Amino acid sequence: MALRHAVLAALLDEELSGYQLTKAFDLGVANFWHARPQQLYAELTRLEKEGLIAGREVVQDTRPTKRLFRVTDAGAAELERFTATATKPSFIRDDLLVKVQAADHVDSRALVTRLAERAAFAQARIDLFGELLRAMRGDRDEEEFLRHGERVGPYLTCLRGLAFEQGNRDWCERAAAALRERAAACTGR
Amino acid sequence: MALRHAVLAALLDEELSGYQLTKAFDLGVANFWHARPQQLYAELTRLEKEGLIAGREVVQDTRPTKRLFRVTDAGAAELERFTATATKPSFIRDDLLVKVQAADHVDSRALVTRLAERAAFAQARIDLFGELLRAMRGDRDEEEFLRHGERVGPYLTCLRGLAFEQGNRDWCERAAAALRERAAACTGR
DNA sequence: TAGATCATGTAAACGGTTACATGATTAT
DNA sequence: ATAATCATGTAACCGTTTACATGATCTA
Repeated sequence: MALRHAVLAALLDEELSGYQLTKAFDLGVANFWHARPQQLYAELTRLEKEGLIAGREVVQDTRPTKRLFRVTDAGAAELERFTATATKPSFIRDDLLVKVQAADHVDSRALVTRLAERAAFAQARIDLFGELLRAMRGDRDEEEFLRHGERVGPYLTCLRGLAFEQGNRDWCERAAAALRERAAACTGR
Repeated sequence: MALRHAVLAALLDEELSGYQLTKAFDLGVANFWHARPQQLYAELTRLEKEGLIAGREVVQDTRPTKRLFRVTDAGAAELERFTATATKPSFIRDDLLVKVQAADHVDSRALVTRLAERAAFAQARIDLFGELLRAMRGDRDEEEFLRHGERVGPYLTCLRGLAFEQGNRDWCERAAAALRERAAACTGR
């Protein structure tokens, strides 16, 4: 039971439709969890059946009818209970690291390409998260916002997402530089 | 198909038994992947059946007989092929971040406790990874080792693991400080 | 008129976790 | 004696991904 709490947390601050949720879980919300649309629609159905969220139909004239979901009191209580329990550690599980682990036994050039691709991906997310943070804190500076803003939760998780991607980018660049230098020294491999 | 490559990468540098692998996937190797013993034994069986690894029995007088596995040429080729393919992005998926996302709606003191627990866990891993890195590079400094050492793959992945846990620790401390300050300001919540 | 976006799913396959099982040896 | 470590699994369950499906509206 894990995705359910992520969905509840995402719905705390605003009513969202399934479709809007899928967008959030692709971008900003993905700072703290990641899920496919199919998973989200299934989870929304389950959560509603269990009374942790409540949906209401919104008929639109130009767009298809959608259902907006909000967290019920029971849902809020479930999140509270979840927060009180011990937290599982989170481990990195990353194809790219597997490839780098094998660095001394595989083609360096291919590996450097993979590292460059990931660095670019990380940079794009760094830019995105930077913008999201700026939008959340408005004209206040960070200290000020964290002290007096309402809804600092999403801001804090976005900060972690930002630092994670900066870590990815920096490490990719360092690893690629090391591998390139070794390749140059050996003229090949 | 993901764990298989992690196992292959782990077996590249040394012959290991299933049991030794489970230890590695709990500690050092967990820098780049994480798996339970049951998963590893099952994967080893499959990999051997497919000819990507080869096992040999080692009879011990004091301990139960074990099987040591090494990567075959076919296994090395499979890793090479894997490295050449595009890499999936890796996303954070962390119960703790879900809890912090809900920070403005749940009990702050419970949350601060969770953050402190995670910070301590991260610090323990930082210490461990620091030692592993020192052991790998010996008396050389990092630049020197990355340039001329053999087997820099495991060193590079360990560097990523270290940075990841430093990021965890720093963020936990920052988030906890912010939440504590807000709690103090409101006297309650 | 073709492609992106809004809106929501089903079904099958795969990967990972939890619970359980066994039995010997070594250290406290 | 008891607990930890070495050594290896099976079975059931749960969570995630991939593939497929539908249909409207808006944008180039």
